[in-house]
Amino acid sequence: MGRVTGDGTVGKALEVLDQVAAFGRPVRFGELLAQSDFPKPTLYRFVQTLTNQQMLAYDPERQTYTPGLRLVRLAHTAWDQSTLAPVARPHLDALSKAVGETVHLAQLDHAQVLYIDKRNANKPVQMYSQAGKVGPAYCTGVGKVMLAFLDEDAIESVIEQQSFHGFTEHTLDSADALRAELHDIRQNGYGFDREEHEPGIICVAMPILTSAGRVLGALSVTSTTSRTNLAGLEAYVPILRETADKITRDAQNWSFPDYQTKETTGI
Amino acid sequence: MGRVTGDGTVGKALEVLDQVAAFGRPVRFGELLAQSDFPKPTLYRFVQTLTNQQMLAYDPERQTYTPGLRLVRLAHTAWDQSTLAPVARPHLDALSKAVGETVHLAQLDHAQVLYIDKRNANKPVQMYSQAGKVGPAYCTGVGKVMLAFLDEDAIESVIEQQSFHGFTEHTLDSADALRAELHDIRQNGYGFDREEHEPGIICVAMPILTSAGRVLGALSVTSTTSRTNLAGLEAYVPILRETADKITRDAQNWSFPDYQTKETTGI
DNA sequence: TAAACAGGTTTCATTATTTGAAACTTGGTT
DNA sequence: AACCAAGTTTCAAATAATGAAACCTGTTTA
Repeated sequence: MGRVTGDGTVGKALEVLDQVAAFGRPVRFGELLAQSDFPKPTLYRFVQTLTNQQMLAYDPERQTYTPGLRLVRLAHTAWDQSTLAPVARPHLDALSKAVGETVHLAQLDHAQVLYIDKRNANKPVQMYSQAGKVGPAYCTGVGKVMLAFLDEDAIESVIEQQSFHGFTEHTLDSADALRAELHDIRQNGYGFDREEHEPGIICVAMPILTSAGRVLGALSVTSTTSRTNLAGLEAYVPILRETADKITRDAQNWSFPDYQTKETTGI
Repeated sequence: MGRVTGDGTVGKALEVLDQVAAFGRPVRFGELLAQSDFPKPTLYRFVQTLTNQQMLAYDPERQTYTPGLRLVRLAHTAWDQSTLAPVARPHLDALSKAVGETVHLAQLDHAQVLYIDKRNANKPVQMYSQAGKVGPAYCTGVGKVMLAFLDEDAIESVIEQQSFHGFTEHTLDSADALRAELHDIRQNGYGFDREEHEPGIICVAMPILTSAGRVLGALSVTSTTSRTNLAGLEAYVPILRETADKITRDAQNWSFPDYQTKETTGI
């Protein structure tokens, strides 16, 4: 049978893990089987193995599987070591305080936007539920500004992977429309979300680039059409740029930090 | 060579993943090799495969590996589906608002405490960096109250896995001391952390149990000896109990929620 | 009460993948 | 130029994964 994933057995097992996660709800073995390329016993063993390894959790009551707790543990380390979040945190705090609107930090993951951190000006933040979330690149502020500063080939490759689903009447609906928008963003150095993903929701977004111009991530300030407009958001461009610059600087300097596992203030 | 993990190739690969995560910093191939049971080419291929699969991230600059972004994506789903967090969230918010101190939600993972959610009364929360963190069970409030309500066999099994490292002069330093403490906690229905993990840090903790008495998780209110004392914290017991009860109730009712992937308020 | 059934689990000979000693690169030192 | 450490590739042997078929087990239907 054709190469399903590459990367042998491990790749196949992780494919199953993704499949479970993609359901977005507890899923039964049979449901997985129905949409799996693997024969029953093979899938069965993968699910068993993953459950053993706590990468999946099994609910015997309902006979369903969900992604497991081990992932939460591992992701903590991933978030802390493989993302901009730890470097950006203080700057994000400052930005949030200054603008008083919802603020996001995102990175590009494959052809999608991966939200890494968030500050919600008002309510006690409910962050974790947001960090880790993925969104479309072609119709979010952060997505577009990150795309805009990739190199030609990378842009085309990512564009090919976009679905151009029309979330709202303002959603860019073609590769060409997106290319034009990316061109504008490169000119300006920043971009907007003009209710492209959700009606009433608008944002300004600023890329975070290395000094060599490589894309590290993006920042955005989000608001609603009832509270402000694009011109109002544009006022945040200077502070966004400053914040992005600070993050860039810290990210470069952050070569190898001191390594003692200084258990700061104990969870 | 002895069975290293069980669970075949997948188990071995995940063992490597854990090893990288355990370093807590970017790690070189050679460093992994030095403490690995696997021969060089075997380890090499695992690391390659995991990197391919975005379970590890490779920094070509420094030639180091860290846990990968795919884990952050997967953990988002895990947190949302396999933990108490989504059910507990509103109650945690309310508790936090009422007590004005730092509040934690934790679950038991293996023999460790896994922190699932947190509310920090004062500053804009920096949560994700905490959720996913693991801590010792024998010297934290949440750890002890969860242990206390396991059944005999489970308790002994978990006790065996504790290290009894003396974090402070108050840390319980033996299985017997811990058994006695767990007995008291069962009597009272709740427990304290008496500066056992960190000097100056104290907390009250309340288990979250099913109506049948099975341990689901635990809540705690944390403060410092400079701001209050154990008697002061004890005043929070009623509201903690109420909150735990509400979470229990919601968790039971939360059988199968409605399934439409209602994208609430966009990220 | 039995027969059929759906969903899940196990068997076992076949097949494909993993394994690791050794050899080989590559980039940096002496 | 010779050496060395770290990382990478080769390839035959050893092992683990595979999946058709058979088998459970609890539930519904005749």
